[in-house]
Amino acid sequence: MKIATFNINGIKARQAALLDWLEAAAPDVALLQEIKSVDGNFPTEPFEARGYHVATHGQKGFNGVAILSKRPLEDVSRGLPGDEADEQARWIEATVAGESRRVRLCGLYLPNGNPAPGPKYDYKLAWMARLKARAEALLADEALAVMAGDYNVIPQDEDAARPAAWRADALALPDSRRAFRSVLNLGFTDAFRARVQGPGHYTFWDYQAGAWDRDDGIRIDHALLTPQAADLLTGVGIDRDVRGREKPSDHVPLWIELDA
DNA sequence: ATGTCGTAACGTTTACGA
Repeated sequence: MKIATFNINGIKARQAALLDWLEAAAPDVALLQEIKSVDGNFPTEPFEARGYHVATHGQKGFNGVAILSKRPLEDVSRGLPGDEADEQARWIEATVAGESRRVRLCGLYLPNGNPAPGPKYDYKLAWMARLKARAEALLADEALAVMAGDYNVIPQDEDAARPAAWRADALALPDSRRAFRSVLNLGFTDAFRARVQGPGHYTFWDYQAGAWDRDDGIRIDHALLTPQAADLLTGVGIDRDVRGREKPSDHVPLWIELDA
């Protein structure tokens, strides 16, 4: 099962580029972030025409997540548990049957958190605490599960072309890294780092300052696997070339392959 | 290097979030 995550930065502006990538990469499942659309305005038809089932969890203007899947989406759940008052659409889950096993898929768009310190950073850390609680529940269930999306966390200095530039940023502050690490330390595997070591692997390049041309990127999109999922990992990749195409998102897809 | 996008709004431009 090929599972991809892609922060598309607006479905309205990215529909064509998304469809082009989808046809070429042909993932079984695509977890999308920043659809920036309410559910009713998400264009399901072109995706359904290409054989994908669609589940969205959107809101007006900002945020919003979605799942595309070639196989039916079962037991769809919207919203990250732990705060009924949280109105930001950043989490969606569904179960998809593979050839031999069923996989629980969690798509997430973790808060950016800037400026830090401040209320937005507080919200980020509170959201990460809720993420950890959901992660613990998945482990307790011994679930074959993937939590993938835009984590808005640069885990280590090697995950940035210019780490010094991010030192005071919410994406790299010690508390952000600590919270991310604490999820890994529960027993989750960073799928990309299980397969590829060393610097120079990025999933985001800012639109500003010619970041792409200078390869001034960061690795902030991640796929975290429960032990049951990590056992089945057979491959990972970053579709870097997508960033150089017409009207690109500032993120590119990250994908994993599970023998499920 | 105060650099770019995408979205919404009473919009022919500004505010916000990233």
